[in-house]
Amino acid sequence: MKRVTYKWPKSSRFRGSNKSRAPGGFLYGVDIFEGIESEELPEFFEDTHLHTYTSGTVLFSPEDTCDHLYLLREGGVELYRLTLEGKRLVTRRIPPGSMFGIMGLLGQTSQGSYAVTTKDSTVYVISREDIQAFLEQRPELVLNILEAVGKRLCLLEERLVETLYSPIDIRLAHFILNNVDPVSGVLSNITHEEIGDIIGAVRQTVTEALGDMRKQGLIQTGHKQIRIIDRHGLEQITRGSESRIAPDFTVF
Amino acid sequence: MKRVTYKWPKSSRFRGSNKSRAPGGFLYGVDIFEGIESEELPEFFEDTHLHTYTSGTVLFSPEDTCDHLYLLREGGVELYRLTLEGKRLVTRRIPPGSMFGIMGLLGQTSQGSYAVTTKDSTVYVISREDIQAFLEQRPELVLNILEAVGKRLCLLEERLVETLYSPIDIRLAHFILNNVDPVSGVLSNITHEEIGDIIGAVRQTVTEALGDMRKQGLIQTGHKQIRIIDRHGLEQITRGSESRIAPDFTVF
DNA sequence: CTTATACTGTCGCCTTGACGACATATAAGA
DNA sequence: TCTTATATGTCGTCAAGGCGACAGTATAAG
Repeated sequence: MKRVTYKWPKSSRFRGSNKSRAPGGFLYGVDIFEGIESEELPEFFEDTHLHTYTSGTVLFSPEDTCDHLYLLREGGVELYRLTLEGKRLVTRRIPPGSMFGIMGLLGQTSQGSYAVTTKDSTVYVISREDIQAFLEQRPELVLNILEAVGKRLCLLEERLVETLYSPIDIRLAHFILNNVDPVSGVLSNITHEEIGDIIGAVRQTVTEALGDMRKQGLIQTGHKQIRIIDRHGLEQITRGSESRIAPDFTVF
Repeated sequence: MKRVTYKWPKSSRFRGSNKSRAPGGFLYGVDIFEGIESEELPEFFEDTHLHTYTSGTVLFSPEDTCDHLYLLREGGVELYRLTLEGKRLVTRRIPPGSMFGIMGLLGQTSQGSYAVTTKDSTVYVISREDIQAFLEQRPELVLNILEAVGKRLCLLEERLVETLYSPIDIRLAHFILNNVDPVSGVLSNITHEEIGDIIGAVRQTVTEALGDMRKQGLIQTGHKQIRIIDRHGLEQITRGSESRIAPDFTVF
């Protein structure tokens, strides 16, 4: 895939680099500062804004005005929304090195989301003023934001369509494929309930769907762990049902 | 290198410009050029890029690389996605004056969406190069893009949650409230099937849900037309079911 | 005016998945 | 080790909504 090179404004340093990146899925990072020298950022923000939180801390909630930008250095964070009835949907899981809370930068005064640490974490918390000052010095980074947000927009639309029209086995297969550790083929440290909160299903249904996959020999399951056995079989599921109804039909 | 100053909204302006805007919903415009003198834009792009399309023309589809930006001058456009099984989900309906196809600007090389005119339309079709040239002259407009995209991101997340967890009647009520003409209280020129493609339901279900609302005296229905009778009642529906189960229960 | 096309109303069947209930299994502390 | 909390496996029941079918109605086109 050819990559488009923006030269704008004037500087040429922006070049979208989609190197080693999961091909898409629910857990996606927003690397605004991708392409920037990794020391430069701490240099600008170090100390003054580095916070440490224990697992389970709520960093922000819908009542807060969102005027801070967060950069996760270590640990894990989940963004989620709640319905009136208290159902939970995880909209993003933040891996170390990624940003969240950009809504404030994007002109949103409230974002409707909760952010909570899922592990003990260290986080850069940067005020909007600081970010803006920084971006004034490095205006070409605005394009990184644009690109990152564009990706999320696109993924979110895909997720919307899938959530609406695909049954849970497909959503689950997608989730597993997009989130296993690519080298070990294992997805660990996640409960069925958490998976449900992400793909939009209750715990029992996830358990059952995983059970089916296990019986089909596609995966092995353990305590908070899923291991892919037959990747191709899983991919087959995600292709949808039209291929699977075939055996029962004779075309002519 | 030219120093671009983005005039970040030191205080007030950034918060929003959420003036006369539908409070949110599925049909949302992206007014990148909001705040710009309305003549300035045609002046820059006039003639060379103004196209006319008859209703039903496909402007772009997932196979196309998205390297154009579209500004609808007159008419109507729908953006939608298709699943493998051919189900359709309308992700946006573009009103006159709004932009679409920004994915290219956002670094996406393909967007997975179809864009089709729903009426005879005139559209500015602007190449990415031209847009970039324009934005180099007016770098502060990048903030408009950011703000617009931020809103869409937020709305999309809300839509995801609602689609997942709210039953049809609530989604439908929301849709009606967000899309009626605010002065006349009428929503016209839309079929039940089209509504279904937006809120994610089949035609019959929409018809039935509308029938219920009619019987409850909340709306009147006509051919491709819905008129709100009891706005408050509709809003009551959107508040969710927890209030509606009350009558059957005695708490003690 | 007539006919075709598209839109709406209504039924009934059937699948998916939510939800409660309960049993078992694992892990982390005391 | 025993205890307790958390995670998983499995059932049965039930409602929402998808889907086909068909009838009635409005609009447009000839």
